[in-house]
Amino acid sequence: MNNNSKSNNHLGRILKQQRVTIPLTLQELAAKSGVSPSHLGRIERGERFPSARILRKIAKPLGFDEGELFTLAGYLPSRSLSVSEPEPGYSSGQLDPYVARVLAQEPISVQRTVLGILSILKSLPRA
Amino acid sequence: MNNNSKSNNHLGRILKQQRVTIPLTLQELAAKSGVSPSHLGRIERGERFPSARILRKIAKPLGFDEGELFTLAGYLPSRSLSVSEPEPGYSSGQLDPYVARVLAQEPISVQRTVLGILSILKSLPRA
DNA sequence: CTTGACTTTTGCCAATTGGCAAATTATACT
DNA sequence: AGTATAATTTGCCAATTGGCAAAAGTCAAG
Repeated sequence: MNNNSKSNNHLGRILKQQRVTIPLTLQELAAKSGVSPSHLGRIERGERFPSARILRKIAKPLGFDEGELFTLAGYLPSRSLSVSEPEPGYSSGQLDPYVARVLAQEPISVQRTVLGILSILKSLPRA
Repeated sequence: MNNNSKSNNHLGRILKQQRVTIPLTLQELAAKSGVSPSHLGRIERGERFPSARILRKIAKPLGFDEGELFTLAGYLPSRSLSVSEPEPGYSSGQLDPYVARVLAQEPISVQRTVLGILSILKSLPRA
């Protein structure tokens, strides 16, 4: 019902995605992180924005590096790089093999971070 | 009267030290950072604890690296930058299927740009 | 000493965060 | 079906953040 819940919410989706992938319930994550399940739920659906203190608490239980989450939350910059999008979004549907090969050499947490950065860059009108 | 102001306040002292060294007045720093001078003053004397958003705003005008300030504030443990060698750093050699799926929906030029971003992040100094 | 300009601090306030407990919704188990 | 159990969401609330404007403190020049 509420207004700006879904919009502009990357972080929540990423957090939830990671939580259900592990998998954990909100209560379990709450137990591991020391953050109340209600608060976690609201963060995931974008009704609350997590403070740095909270982000830090949930990083490890979710398997994130702390700096990663800070970047995803927009607390740390995903350095001033412009993803130029010259030809508007026609997607090949294919993953470039070179890209796949290089990415596969990174830990999965890094792979996911890259994804998070990409989604942020795509959503930013201007930075 | 005011109790826990000075004690346990490293951050405030560091911030003030840096500000007066530059030198800047609270108002000037306020103008440059977009944070009110009263709030800045309270942060310096430990009456308020800066949120990540505020920390980010004052980092540049004070000549701090953002991650540095986060570390000083206790938001990050000791070293900050997100990407490389977080933990049992062995690369899986596998590309996370979720990552692959999302990336494959991007134009190949964007996929390659992502790789470029990753390589830049990995080349950044790690402390 | 007094004025005037500047800097810092304080008083108050709206907005937000985050927790607890109750209510609701989903998931099993007979 | 119904009922117990687990999971999520909601209602309410204390505590904190951060801004604005007024008060207090500082300091140089006349």
